[in-house]
Amino acid sequence: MDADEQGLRARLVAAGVDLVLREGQSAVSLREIARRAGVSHGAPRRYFPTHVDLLSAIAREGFADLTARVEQTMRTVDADPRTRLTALARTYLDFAAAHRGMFELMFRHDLLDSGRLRLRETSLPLFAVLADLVAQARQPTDAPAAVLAGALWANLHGIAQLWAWGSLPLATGATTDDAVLRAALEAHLGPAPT
Amino acid sequence: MDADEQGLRARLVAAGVDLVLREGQSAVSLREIARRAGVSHGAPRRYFPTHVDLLSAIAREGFADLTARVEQTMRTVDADPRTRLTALARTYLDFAAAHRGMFELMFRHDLLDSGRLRLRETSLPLFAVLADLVAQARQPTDAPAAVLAGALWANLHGIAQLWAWGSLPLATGATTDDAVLRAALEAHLGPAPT
DNA sequence: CCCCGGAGTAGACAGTGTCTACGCCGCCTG
DNA sequence: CAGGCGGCGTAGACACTGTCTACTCCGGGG
Repeated sequence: MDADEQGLRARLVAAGVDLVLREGQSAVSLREIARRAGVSHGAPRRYFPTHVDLLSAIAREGFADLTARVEQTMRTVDADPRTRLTALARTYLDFAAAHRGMFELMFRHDLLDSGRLRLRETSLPLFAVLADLVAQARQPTDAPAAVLAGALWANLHGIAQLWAWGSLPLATGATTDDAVLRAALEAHLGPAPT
Repeated sequence: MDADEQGLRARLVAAGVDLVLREGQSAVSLREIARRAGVSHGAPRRYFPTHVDLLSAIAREGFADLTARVEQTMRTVDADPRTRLTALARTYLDFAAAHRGMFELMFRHDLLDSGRLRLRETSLPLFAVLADLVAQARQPTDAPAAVLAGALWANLHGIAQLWAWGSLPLATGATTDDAVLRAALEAHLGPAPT
């Protein structure tokens, strides 16, 4: 274990990430991560003056993870914009499904809007990748690229959210989010190329 | 005030709804609503054995409210399916924006999944209205009605979520969700009729 | 008449975030 | 080399929360 080698702050965040992934946001308390890191309950305060600061740091990690996965996908799938966009979408949905607790935390703005961390801006590079692909795949008759990209992102996000909540399966009777995703992509980008 | 006339349970829920609307989900504690109802801290337990039960009851109220608004809209706007669908979408987004705290609570499945209340099923009638309109407005070449409706709902929901979070304004540079909503509707339902 | 059960009270307990006062130890300065 | 000083972590306190349990009160049925 080189965990002992890292600074306390990193160990605390790591413990927090672990907890979020395993048991969800509500399990992450300052005192619990202190316990897991083997320090006193007051120690985290040096790095995270408030609970929100801790959660923000954890969410930051989540965004970094998601960003890395998307970049990995973009490196792997080297094809036409439409295909790349589909791969990006799958990566997004898979991340949401596989790391439900983290995904939820990442978009709990009521917990995270600690202005100094500018967490919102953290998701912008991600959006830029999507916007870029959309601009390439877009039909001339479509809405402006930024708007189209925003609508598509919202659709992705909604699918992830409602699917995780179990509402989409209930409503559509589907057992996979695949059909809904395909429908969304075709809606926003036109029929899939053969 | 006929609030005193109502049973304690109703008064507690009312206080909770008020709190959620005013200060958000995190402000709703069993002890606080007891205080507001002028009873001892243990009294709510008779009706809400657990915190989750209370939040579920409040969310139920939220779904009832949203459903009522949608029905009101459907009663008011008596036009072609596409127009009605647009009005429904606006009602959904306006509700989310105007009652942010409640909207958030309604979809915090981690807080609500008290199985006995079958809260998920509460949103099904709402979806049925949307699905019905989609079935009417759908083009023959589109995806199956249930899938199309699911995708459209997800898009609405995502717009509401990301807009409330401030991400969409940041990403698209827009000051209203209107452009994104229009883009989404056109994407899923084809170009708007003149 | 009595008692019994629902409804609300009151006290306790563990857990939490936050604040404060305090030790420790290494480094920089004189 | 001596001294102090500042970052880092400890420990105790406080107010607050959810939850549990023992109790009181009171009205209606045997």
